[in-house]
Amino acid sequence: MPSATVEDYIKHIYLVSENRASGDVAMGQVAEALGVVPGTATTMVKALADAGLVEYAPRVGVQLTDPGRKLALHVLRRHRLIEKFLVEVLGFDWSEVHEEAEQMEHVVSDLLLERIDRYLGYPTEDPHGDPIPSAAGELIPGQVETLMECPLQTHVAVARISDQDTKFLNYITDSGLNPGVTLCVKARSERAESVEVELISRGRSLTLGKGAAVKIQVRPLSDS
Amino acid sequence: MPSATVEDYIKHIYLVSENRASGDVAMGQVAEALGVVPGTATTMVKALADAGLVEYAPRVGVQLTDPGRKLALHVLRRHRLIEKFLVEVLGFDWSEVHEEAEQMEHVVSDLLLERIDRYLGYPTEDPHGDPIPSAAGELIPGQVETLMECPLQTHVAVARISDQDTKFLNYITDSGLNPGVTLCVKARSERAESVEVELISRGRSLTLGKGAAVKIQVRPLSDS
DNA sequence: TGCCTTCATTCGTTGTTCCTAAATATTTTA
DNA sequence: TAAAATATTTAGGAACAACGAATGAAGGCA
Repeated sequence: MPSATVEDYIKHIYLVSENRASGDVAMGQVAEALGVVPGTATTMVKALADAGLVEYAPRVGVQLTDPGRKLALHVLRRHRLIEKFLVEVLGFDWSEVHEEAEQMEHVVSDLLLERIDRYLGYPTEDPHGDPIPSAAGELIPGQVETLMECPLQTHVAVARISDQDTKFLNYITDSGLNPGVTLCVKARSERAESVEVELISRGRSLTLGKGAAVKIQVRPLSDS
Repeated sequence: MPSATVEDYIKHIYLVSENRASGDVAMGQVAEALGVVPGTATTMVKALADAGLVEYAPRVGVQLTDPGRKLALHVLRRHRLIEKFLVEVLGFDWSEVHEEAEQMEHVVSDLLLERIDRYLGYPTEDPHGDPIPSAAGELIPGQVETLMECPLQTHVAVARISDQDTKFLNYITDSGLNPGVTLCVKARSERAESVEVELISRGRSLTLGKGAAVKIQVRPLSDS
């Protein structure tokens, strides 16, 4: 059975690669996602490669194998079902559940997970609006829309940046539009080809041109 | 925060000492309860003593301190509330829940535990009939009766052997009457001063004299 | 083209946690 | 008091997960 650390690495590699068009995740990103120095990530990823969970090409990056992806989805399924359960059944606020699920996702058995799933009526989304992978390891990606299409005055989360260009990604980071961030489209002007979005957590707004807006994919957040 | 291993040591020391009149638990018992060689137990118990969780007297035994007992009860509370929750809410059979709770007891937060407790309506017993310690760390011991008093034809669990004599304890062990074992009093004869009990899991019966029967304390099992 | 910056890798270490085996010491019991 | 049962000490090791610093490779820029 994989250690909690291994599960965390695999999970984060999956989550990072989900938000990138290309298949390879750079080591720096792995290191950053896990909060370790790059050398640690390299060592660990090589161990994951030995275990058959990833394919690792030095100086190129890392990519999940089929078993790796299966494990990632399994961990994600645990995490998201647990979050859903905590919110739906035990009355947690959706902002409180992450830490708890982070711990529990490494210990709940398949049997328990099955019961939770059944109890909840086989939900397809967690409280944050993220899709819950099936027991078979399939994930129906949540519907995503670009910032040019999504409804106005609604909370959405940045799901993916469909661009690989470093400069653009740096701009995204600098603006605080990283994947996972919650925002709200206040206004959209077809004429000016621009949208005005408000970053909820930072409480500030910014305006984007159409060219940038179409590269930013968002998914609706289930308000609670 | 104590490691899962530390919690397990403390829990088992508590459980063993609960079934002994004297305060000191021998190292051999600790080792056996944890499934390690005696040397390991000695080392670990010394570490627990350094941490202030137990008092350790070489070649005499180990005893929980107040913080140690508090921790033990806290772990037990987690374990038993989780078991109760799994049975009551998620439809587990009471025989399935132990392993699951064994894992979860080391990760659930106080907050989650509080919610579980509330959801269940603040139960006082787990599915095995064991008392659930309060959040404050108090435990109202379940009522126990001797084999001479308990109702007939009812499932009961051996709770405590109120005798320290090695020979007697050996006899108990050899007969399979260890604490925790489920049994059923089939018949009791006041004239002959004897009781006939059936060991459920082994499916065999034996007859005890009054002298032995009064030393064996049992508690009722909530049938489910 | 060639240097420089950035990113990744390697290497040597550290540190924790938990464990065993075997020799030694002490206590209990017969 | 010797033998048997228990504990302790000592020495060591395996697994895990991390860091720092030196080294190496690749891409960007002049």
